[in-house]
Amino acid sequence: MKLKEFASQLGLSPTTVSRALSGYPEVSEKTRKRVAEEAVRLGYRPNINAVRLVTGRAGAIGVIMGRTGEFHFAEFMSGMAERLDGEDIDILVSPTADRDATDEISLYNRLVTSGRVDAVIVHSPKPNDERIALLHGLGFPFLVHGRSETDVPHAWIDIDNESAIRRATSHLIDLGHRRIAMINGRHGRTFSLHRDKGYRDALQERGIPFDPRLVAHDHFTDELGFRYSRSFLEQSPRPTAFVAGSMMTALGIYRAVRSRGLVVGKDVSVIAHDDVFPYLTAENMVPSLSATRSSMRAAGARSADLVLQLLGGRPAEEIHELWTVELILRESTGPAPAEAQS
Amino acid sequence: MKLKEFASQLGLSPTTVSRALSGYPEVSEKTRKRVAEEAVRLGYRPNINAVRLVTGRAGAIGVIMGRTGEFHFAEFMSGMAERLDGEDIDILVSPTADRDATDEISLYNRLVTSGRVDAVIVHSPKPNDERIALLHGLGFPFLVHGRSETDVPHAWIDIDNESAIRRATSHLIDLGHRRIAMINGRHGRTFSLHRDKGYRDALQERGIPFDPRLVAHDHFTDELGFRYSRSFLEQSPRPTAFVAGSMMTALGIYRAVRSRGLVVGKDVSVIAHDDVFPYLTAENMVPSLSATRSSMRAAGARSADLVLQLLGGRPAEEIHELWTVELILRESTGPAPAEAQS
DNA sequence: AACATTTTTTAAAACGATTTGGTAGATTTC
DNA sequence: GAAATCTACCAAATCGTTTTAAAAAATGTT
Repeated sequence: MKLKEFASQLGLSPTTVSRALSGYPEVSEKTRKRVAEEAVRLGYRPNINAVRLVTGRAGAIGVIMGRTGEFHFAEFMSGMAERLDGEDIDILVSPTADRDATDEISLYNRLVTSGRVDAVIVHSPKPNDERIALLHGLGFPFLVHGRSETDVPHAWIDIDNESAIRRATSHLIDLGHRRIAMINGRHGRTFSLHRDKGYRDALQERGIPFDPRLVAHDHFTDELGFRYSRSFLEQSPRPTAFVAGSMMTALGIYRAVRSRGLVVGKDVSVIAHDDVFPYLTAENMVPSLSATRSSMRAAGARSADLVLQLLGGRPAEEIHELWTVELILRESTGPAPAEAQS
Repeated sequence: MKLKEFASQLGLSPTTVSRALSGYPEVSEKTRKRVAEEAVRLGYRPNINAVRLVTGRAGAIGVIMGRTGEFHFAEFMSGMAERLDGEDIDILVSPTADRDATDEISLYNRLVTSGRVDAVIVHSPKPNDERIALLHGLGFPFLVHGRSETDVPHAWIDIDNESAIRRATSHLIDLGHRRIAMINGRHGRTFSLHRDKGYRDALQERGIPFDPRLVAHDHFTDELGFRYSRSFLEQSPRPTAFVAGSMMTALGIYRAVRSRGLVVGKDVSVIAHDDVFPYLTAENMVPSLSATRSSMRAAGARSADLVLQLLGGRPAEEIHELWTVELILRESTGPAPAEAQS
């Protein structure tokens, strides 16, 4: 059913019907109500593409999904969806070639200039991120989930990774640990750098030398968690504690520790970062996992909210949000063992 | 840059330019080439919303995401993205109210009638799924990922859950197990029913009575896996084997078994269904997990492909694809223990 | 060289909404 | 009671493409 047809059935002009439905003031309450009721009854719904063309708004927020199928991603999106429910704005997920950086840039370019979306969310930025430069150059609204160090003013939301990891590491030092391994995220991403900094600062504060042989950077998978921790545990003296970037990594560490006949929480302490997944909870692991915690879903919801504000006209340089991360101590952390020779 | 402007810069009419770019035959090879080159050079790109309005195509496939943030989801979408890369079709993720079934139906209705997408993919259908009835009624293209028992002809892709679980259960029986517990998916979903059937048929084939106290239906989370298996293990005689619906469930079972001082693969055998996640692999669990395996990512890629075929005019009733599931035996399955009293 | 045919190009009509700039008629103001 | 203001509605322009129908140019045929 088209507007014209619908309007004539009501004995009104398309103008009035359009205004009635989009809540303009210049239409009497009586007609507005009638129009609304009839729209439901007759099932009239404006053609979204016509609306988009004429208003110039796309009614969608773009997200670019890497090929690696991050498990965080679904939670983040689910949070976005939660906030966007009822807003008549959807989430457009763009396949990424993911072959190289040039491709990714041209993908952003295409996505933005084609008018498919009103704003995009940039994930896991690097300190000097090309995507941010591009989007800023195009004058396109965007929100960065994470932080970068570029000069261009832009909206961002992030968690305080540095302080979270500093506190986690400090806590382990308080417990007497001196050889603390760190399995961090991918090289070059700002969040990894921030976590590195938190880790190193905590060590330095207490005069513990930094040992590069105790640090790894990679994707968050249980297998890599297992491999790195396994190889760290082969060192002598071996680490007595681990700081891990994700729950999956922690699963790998647990396995590695067990496979060496050691006990988590006694021989080896573990703190991991927990993005709060409904299907895998730190509390229920055995032993329960001490964690730095921040809800990915909440971040997604808030991100959607901030994008809405951005589109509503709030200046980007005003939108900076840094979330504090909880440190929750459970059974996987304990005093350093008296002696720790392998 | 608009078409009109771009065309006049080339000294051509909008018509010719449009045809040249969309590969119509009625334009000389020479002009076509020139147009293509200039388009790149001057950065002309058709306004997608105008194209959509006039062609009536949305250039997007819709997916409705439940609020529960299923971890399978990201993998499936990632697979879709892989296939859709380069097709200029994106994935539209719609937030779902998820409050009740009526809401979900009206959401599908809205999504479809608003012209935002060209087709939708329906996940985890029930035997008599309202969504299928609705979409069929609207004459809208859709692909069901999973199966239903409705009369309406429709396109679907599914894995052979029944046979997979029958084989898994049979194998456990071959190993001498008699009390085999089953932690299945949510009640009412066809895939759960199929798995139930496979399980029961395997038992019946070998004259083992079905015991409802050994079966659970719920979401796939490690916590629920733990709780159900824990309570099953408290029974006397206790089960000596588990068939589980997901990797997360299996993690929970492993924990429960360990927490009872039992050993997976020796005291208790476990087979789970593995959707193949890059971040959590059955092979790397300790002990490595025997699994029925089928790649969710591959399903996503193929689904996108089938939707493309559907949109290309292939009749829906012709698109039925049933994938065989591998059964991969690893260390988590072994002969039933001689005596198994708790 | 004239006509028929094919190839290339174009003007103008969609597509389905929003929005600008009005116009009647009712109400208020002086 | 005329002028000014307000209220409720509407006609027509607009958004940026694709596509239909037709004209112009090029080619082939006799």
